[in-house]
Amino acid sequence: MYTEQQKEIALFAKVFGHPARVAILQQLFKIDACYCGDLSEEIGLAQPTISQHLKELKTLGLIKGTVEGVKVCYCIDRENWTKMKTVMHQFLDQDIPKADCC
Amino acid sequence: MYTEQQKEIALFAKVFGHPARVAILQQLFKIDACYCGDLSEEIGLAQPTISQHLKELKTLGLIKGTVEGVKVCYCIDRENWTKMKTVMHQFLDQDIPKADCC
DNA sequence: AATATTAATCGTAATATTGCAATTAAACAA
DNA sequence: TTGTTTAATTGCAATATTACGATTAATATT
Repeated sequence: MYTEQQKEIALFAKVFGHPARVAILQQLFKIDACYCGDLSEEIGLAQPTISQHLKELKTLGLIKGTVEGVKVCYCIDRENWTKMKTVMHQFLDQDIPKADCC
Repeated sequence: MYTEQQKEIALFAKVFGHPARVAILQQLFKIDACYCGDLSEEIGLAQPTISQHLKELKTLGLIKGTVEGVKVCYCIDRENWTKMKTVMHQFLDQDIPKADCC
């Protein structure tokens, strides 16, 4: 039905398609690492909700979490983030036709 | 709850979060202009479904449609596509911390 | 005017997403 | 061991998305 590339682009885009996940990622970029509870406070969503969003980001490989005692430290997965960027840039930076056709 | 920027990123990403819309956009890039019916055949979804996806893309301003007799010609809105890219690049190209923290 | 062609809209069923309270699990502290 | 803290999981209600048949609207053709 769709090419693998189209499905991959859609999957990455979908995970960015909710402001809570955008906010989580921006926070991880900003402070480098963060605990689930801190994100819950910072963003203003209940802990299970944040946990769910973190899971989706982790499933796609964009973040990783390490158990630190009773907490879990989350951070951007640099390697996979870079790979994702390649895919998204390829899509976003397609050659635009020189002139509007209509 | 969320910043305007976060909401804007999420809105753009959301519209890319379905392979049908990715396919539509790639087709518009490829052939420069396309009729709704042609997209329906090319992509393999019913005409009302394509029409609905086109509407979402149009609402965000990423494409525009011009009535040509009994058909409607769709194409990428170059100006808005460029603006969208600025927003998305700002998000995707954030400085990644030098080292993994966990 | 009657017919044909194309796209938009409506209505609706199926599915997916989101958010959270309640609970469970895991690690630490006393 | 017993409690404490933090995060994951479960269950569920509310909402949103997706797809399409049927219909409508608009333009063109005969």
